[in-house]
Amino acid sequence: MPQLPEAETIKEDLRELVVGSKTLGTELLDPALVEQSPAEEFARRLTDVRITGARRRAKHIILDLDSGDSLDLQLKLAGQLLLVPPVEPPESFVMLVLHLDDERRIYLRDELRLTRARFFGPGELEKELADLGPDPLEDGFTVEYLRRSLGGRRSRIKPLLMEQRLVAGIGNIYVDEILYDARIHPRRKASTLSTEECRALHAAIRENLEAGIEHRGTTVQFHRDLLGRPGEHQYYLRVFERGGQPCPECGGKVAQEQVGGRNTYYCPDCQIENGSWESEQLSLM
DNA sequence: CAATCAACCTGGGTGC
DNA sequence: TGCACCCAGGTTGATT
Repeated sequence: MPQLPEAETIKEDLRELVVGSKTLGTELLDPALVEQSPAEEFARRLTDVRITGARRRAKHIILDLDSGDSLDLQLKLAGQLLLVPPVEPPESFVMLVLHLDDERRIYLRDELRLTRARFFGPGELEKELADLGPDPLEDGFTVEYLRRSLGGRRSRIKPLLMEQRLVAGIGNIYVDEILYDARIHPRRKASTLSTEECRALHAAIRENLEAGIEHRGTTVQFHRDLLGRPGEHQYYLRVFERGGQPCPECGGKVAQEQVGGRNTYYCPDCQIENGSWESEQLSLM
């Protein structure tokens, strides 16, 4: 579930409400959370440590501890972090309970049990995340970077934008909204985008992700903030999950098709499938 | 390099 | 009411 804006929302909540707290202990209720690594060691590294920071890298949420360890969380489709006051009844699908020294608890909950958590020592995390492309909201993500990355690529633009190695943090919801804004067809070959279209795409990426953050994430089904509240950005979506409904721009019907094996929504009238012959072609540059 | 597919999981929805 | 099937915002690895 969490794409960049959802992870950002949760990370900011962690900074506000949890960073600075100390852990008393931890209950690993679902060993699948830590994959192959030993449950005892995981619990030990998460016990009696102070949480000194919360970071986001792409869709990853990272907790820094005063032990020097960093805990990397990949919430994938359905993971939630919930700060629960002491008297709340336990919830189902809780994979991990983290007890804080002020009697608060953090539940890591995932109805699909796909969330994974890993510990990294000093310096190890950077190596682990080295394959991720630039964060689209950071300075390194420029129009020029996007133009160079797309030039020569014959893939369809939608699956490319979801490749975390190219640009990190965009998922299936936001990519459809981004391409709608940039008026580019999801099946368009990346190398046929004009410089002008790259500029529009770059702007659309930033605008959509920033709007998602502004609205505290998109809750189609699973996303909640640290206090369990849904986001609001779903009310601002114009094509995603709106197949058959009118395009806000032209009134035509929003189409729903599979692209790269993913549900894809777009406006066939507004979004151009073929690069026009007169436009400057990236492949020739 | 590009595209497809299966796995990982479960709940909810649909259709018979 | 029951049941078989299909689907899901993500990621990874295998295959063609």
